[in-house]
Amino acid sequence: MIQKPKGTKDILPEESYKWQYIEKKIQELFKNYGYKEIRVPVFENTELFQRGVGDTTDVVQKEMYTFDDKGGRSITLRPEGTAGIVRAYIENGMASMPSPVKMFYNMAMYRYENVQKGRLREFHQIGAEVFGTSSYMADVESITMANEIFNILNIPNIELTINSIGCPTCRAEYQKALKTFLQKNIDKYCYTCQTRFDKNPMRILDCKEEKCKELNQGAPIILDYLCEECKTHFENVKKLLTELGIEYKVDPRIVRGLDYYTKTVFEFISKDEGYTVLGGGRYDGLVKELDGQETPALGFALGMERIVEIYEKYNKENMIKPEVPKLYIAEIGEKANNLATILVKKLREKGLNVQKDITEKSIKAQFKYADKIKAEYVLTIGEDEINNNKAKLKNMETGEETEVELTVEDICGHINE
RNA sequence: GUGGAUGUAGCUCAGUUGGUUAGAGCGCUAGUUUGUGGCACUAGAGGCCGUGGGUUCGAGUCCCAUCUUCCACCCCA
Repeated sequence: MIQKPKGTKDILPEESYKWQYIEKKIQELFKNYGYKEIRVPVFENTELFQRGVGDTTDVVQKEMYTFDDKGGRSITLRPEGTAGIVRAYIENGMASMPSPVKMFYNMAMYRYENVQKGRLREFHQIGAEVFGTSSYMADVESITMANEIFNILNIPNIELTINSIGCPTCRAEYQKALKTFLQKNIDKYCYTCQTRFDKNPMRILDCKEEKCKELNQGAPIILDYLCEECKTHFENVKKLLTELGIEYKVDPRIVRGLDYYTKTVFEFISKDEGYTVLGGGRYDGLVKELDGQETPALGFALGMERIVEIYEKYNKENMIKPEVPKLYIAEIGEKANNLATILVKKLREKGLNVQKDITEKSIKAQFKYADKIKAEYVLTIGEDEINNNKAKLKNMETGEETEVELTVEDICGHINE
C-alpha cells in the first residue's frame, strides 16, 4: 500500500465541512474589513524566500522543500505566504492601486520539519496583508480583525501578546547592547543558547532552562532601545488597542522567526494547546528588499489545522452539522426508476439536495441507506404510484406519511413546509 | 537534526512461557417469505500481524535495521 507522505493529512468528508464553515466565517469577516482574496503559486523561485524570509532563518536554512526543475531552475514550495504575495504585489504593479491595498489568502504551506502536535509538513494558513500604510492605525485594525476571528468562532483562552522589535536602526543598536550583556556569561548558558548567540540572540531571552533564565536577569530589553519614531508608533498602537477594549500583554521576548518583521509584532497563543495559532507583524522593509518601491506593510497568518482543533474543542455542543439530503426517492421497478431519475434531476435543478439509489439496492436497503445518510424525507415510487400519480412521502424523523402528487411543485411544497 | 513511545481487519482493540487454518466489538454487504429505516437475529466480505533481514524444527510473539504515527527539544502558524 502506498501511504501519504510523512507530515501530510487527508481532510476527509466528515471533517471538511468544518473547514468550509471556518473558512467561510473568516473570509466574511475579512471581506467586511475590505480584504480581497489573492492566490499565488504553490512554488516560487527559491531566491524569493532566501531574500524575503531571510537566509539565516531556520525556515530557509533547514525547512524548505527545494528542488531543481527539469529546466535547471531552483524551485521551492512556499513555506509561508507573505513573500509570494509581496512578489505578486510588486510584479503586478499593485503599488499603483489606491492605498491601502488589502489582500487575504487561504493556502497550503510546506515545511520540512519533524511532526508533532499542531505541526505538519503540509499545513494551511489563512492570512491577511495590508500594503501602503505606515500608520499605527493599520496595526491596530489588523490586530482587531485577528482578534475578532476568535470571537466569531467562539474560541476562548486565547492570549494576545504584542511587542515592537523596532526598525533596522534601533534593532542594530539593541542587538549590540544585548550581545555585550550576554557575552559576559555566554559560556554558562545551555548549549542551544550558545548556538543562538550569533544567529538569533533575542531568542536566548525566551529560553526555558532555569540557569539561562537566571543569567537573563537584567538583560536589556528591546523596548528601551526603540528610536523616537518606533517608540511613538508602539505607544499609539497600545493606546488605541486599550481604547478598543482589546486585551493584550506586552511580551518583549516575542521575536518571530522570519527576518522581515519590523516594529509591531504580535501572536495569539492558545493557553490550552500551548502553541501560537496566529502570528504576524509589520514588515516595512520587505517590499523594497524584494526590489519594489519602499512600501510599508503588515500582515498575519493563522494555522488552519490549529484553529480547527481548538474550534472543535469548544464547539462540541453547538457543532455545526454537515449538510444532509432533504429528500431520498426510493423506487421499485424500471418505470419507477426512470421517473425517480427525472424527478431527482428536476429537484436538484431547484437547488435541493435530493438522492436516489444508483446501486440497484432493494427497496428495504434503499430505506436503510436513506436512514444512514440522514435524509429528512423519503418518497416511495412504484407501479401503483405512477398509475395514480400519487406517492407516500415519509418524514424520517417522525415516521409520519403524507400523500403527495408526483410533481416537482407538490413535492417541493411538502418538503419545504 | 536530537530524544522517547508506537504499529494486528475501515475503526477501537484481544492474541496466553514462540506451537496447527489470527480473533472480538463497531462499521460495511446481504438476508430474516414476496413494496418501508432506526431494534433484534443470521450469514458474508475484509488481515503477507508496518516493511526487510535474522534466530528457531516452528515467529503476530524474540533480535537487528528501516519506515509510519504520536510526543518533546529546536523552530514556527
